[in-house]
Amino acid sequence: MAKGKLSTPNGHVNLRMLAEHLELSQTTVSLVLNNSPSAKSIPQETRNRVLEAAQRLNYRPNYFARSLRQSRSMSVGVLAPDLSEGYFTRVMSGVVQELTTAHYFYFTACHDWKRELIEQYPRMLVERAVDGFLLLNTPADHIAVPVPVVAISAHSAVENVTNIVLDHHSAVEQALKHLYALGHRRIAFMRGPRAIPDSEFRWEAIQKVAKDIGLKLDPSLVVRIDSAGWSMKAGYHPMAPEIGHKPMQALLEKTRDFTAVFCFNDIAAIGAIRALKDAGLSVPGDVSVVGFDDIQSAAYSTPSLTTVRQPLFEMGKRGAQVLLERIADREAPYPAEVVMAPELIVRESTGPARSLAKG
Amino acid sequence: MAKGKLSTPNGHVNLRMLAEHLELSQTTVSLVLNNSPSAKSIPQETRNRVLEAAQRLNYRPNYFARSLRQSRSMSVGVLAPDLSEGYFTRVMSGVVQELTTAHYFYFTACHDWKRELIEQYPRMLVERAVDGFLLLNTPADHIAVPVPVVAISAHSAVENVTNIVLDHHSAVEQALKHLYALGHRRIAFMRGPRAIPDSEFRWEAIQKVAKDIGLKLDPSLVVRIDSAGWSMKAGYHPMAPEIGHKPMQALLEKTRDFTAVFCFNDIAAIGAIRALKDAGLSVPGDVSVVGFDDIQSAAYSTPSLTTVRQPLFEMGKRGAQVLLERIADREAPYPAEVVMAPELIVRESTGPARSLAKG
DNA sequence: GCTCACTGGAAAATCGATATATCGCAAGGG
DNA sequence: CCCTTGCGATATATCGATTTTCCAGTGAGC
Repeated sequence: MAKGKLSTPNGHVNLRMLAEHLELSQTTVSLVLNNSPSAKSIPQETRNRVLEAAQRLNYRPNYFARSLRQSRSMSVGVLAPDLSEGYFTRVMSGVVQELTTAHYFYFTACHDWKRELIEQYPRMLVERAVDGFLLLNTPADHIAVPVPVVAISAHSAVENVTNIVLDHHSAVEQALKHLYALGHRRIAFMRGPRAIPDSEFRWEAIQKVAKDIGLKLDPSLVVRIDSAGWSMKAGYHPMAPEIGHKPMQALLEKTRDFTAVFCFNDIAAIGAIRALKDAGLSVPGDVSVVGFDDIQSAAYSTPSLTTVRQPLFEMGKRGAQVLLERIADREAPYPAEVVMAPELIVRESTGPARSLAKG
Repeated sequence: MAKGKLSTPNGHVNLRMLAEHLELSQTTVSLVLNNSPSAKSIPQETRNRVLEAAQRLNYRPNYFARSLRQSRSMSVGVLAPDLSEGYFTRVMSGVVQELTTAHYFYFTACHDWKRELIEQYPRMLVERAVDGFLLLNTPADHIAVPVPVVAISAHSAVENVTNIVLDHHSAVEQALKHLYALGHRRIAFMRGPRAIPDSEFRWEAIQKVAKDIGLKLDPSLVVRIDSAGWSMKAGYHPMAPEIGHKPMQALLEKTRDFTAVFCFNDIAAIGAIRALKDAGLSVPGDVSVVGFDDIQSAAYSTPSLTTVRQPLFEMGKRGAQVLLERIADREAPYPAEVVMAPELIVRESTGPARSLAKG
């Protein structure tokens, strides 16, 4: 029997103690436990002794010591605007699935659209030695970090960043063709807040698709969600549908000369429906409404919402996959963009266009 | 000028390089940078030189080296069933506020009510050397870890665990007195799933309060939310309100001899309202409905929901506070329980009791 | 007889910071 | 004259793993 005690004051067994107990060197024990290639020459019997003792003494390698040596933390930073259920939660369930199988954990940081936080958090997480970053719905432009970055729904053509994006053209095409086929010609649009990367991108797709299918865009039928309203955390704020209610109200004060509205997201769409009802209009009788995202409430609001489903789970999963690959081989080439396919979910909020009095 | 280069292959400046550049020892530099008490004797001029150089060379202490030495990670593990917006998000916004000011980050782990994950995650996070645990809505019974634990809404009388709980007696009292005052005498109850710690505790409070105010509990008016339904992630699953819909449907098949129902949470209440409507009953005309939590949708469903608001933000904040205190001084005494006050939010889903035909 | 490769393993360097013990010198107290 | 205290630091040990270098013995090939 060897000399040392079998546990530290903390009750932990470390490599030195394990080695002393086995009367082997730390090197040997380490090589065996890591099943290192340079341990070919160690006979099976010794290996078994080591493995058995490690098991029996419940040896756990010290995370810091190991990470210090290997300079990697087995964790990534996730940067998101908030912890909303509509977006964050669903993307993350895909992300977590990938991370977990790779024995990775993640730090979450919510920047709440505050400039200084968007720049500060990455720095803080780099100091914590995260191996990479996952950006959710967050512009990657001013994020300079020495580790791989994957941005989901960011559209930032930035060096070092892989973008996982929705095929907005296809998304918009499905939605507009659906409305067009129902006879809608005068369609209102509720654009997203400026802060959100998707907003501009989606709008460009709308313009392009409209031209392609021969739909005229009337500027007077375009309203925009207020960034201010958005930034008060759509998530927990009880006024959330407000973000769609107000713009729709504003539009209705100017004109009722439209038969459908395409909203930036489902929350806004639910707010818009409320505003339409308040104004005495029926959905979809008078106005059809199309949302975006397919959040949980989309199926359960009244009327249930026709919406473009983003494959958020898959986007998260794919994003994490790419990130892990990039971490594993920092030199290998990697995609700058991965495009995912959306799907139109038709429910009750869209129907045939009513005939419209001119004006 | 000293000899060494000014940055590692990684582009990082470390303590040795900083010391060489300053022609001082690593010890001195470290003492100054940490403003350590045992550095009293270092003159201001030297301090300034060190501070200035650290700033200029953008020195960042290596997280692993520091943590290895101090054996603390400046991060905590958060264990929750899911990332639901109703509960998780709101508690976390309080938690994050506290953690951030203390320069702490957190790992999230969702166990999805799976036994093995509830036991596995704590182990994995202990290996990552988290300094403490925050349990959200998760039983603390089988969690044996060598670090402080704070459980929010767990009611586990377990050594080493501080419980942050709602004052269920007060919550139930407010809800039942409200219904009682409106004339309700035959009140149905929808109990929570067995897995959730709050369920049993709340039910006990209901029994006690009912006796106190002279309300008879009729066992035939008590239904229970199915654990199975719950476990399929109330959060992202589009069938969420189903969890309240089914039990209510079952109840209605047996009897309509009640004028109010008190649901375990708002999601269930929304489902219950849907079931009541489906059965041709009006809310609150025929049946009043009270929820629990005050989630976002509570204010926006139709009719808007009368519900008991849990101060989730404050519970998270307080929980994190206690955890950080316990981490800072592992020996100091700490509370085993902190009780928070609920508030009844009266909205449209409750009204005067209808008179009831016997039977 | 000499190099070569392989076996089975150990010693020592390394990662980068923090903690502890120490040092030479001068002034002050008893 | 001896002992302590303060000053302005420094050398060295330590945290616990991984990684590189080295080594003695042995059998094979030239």
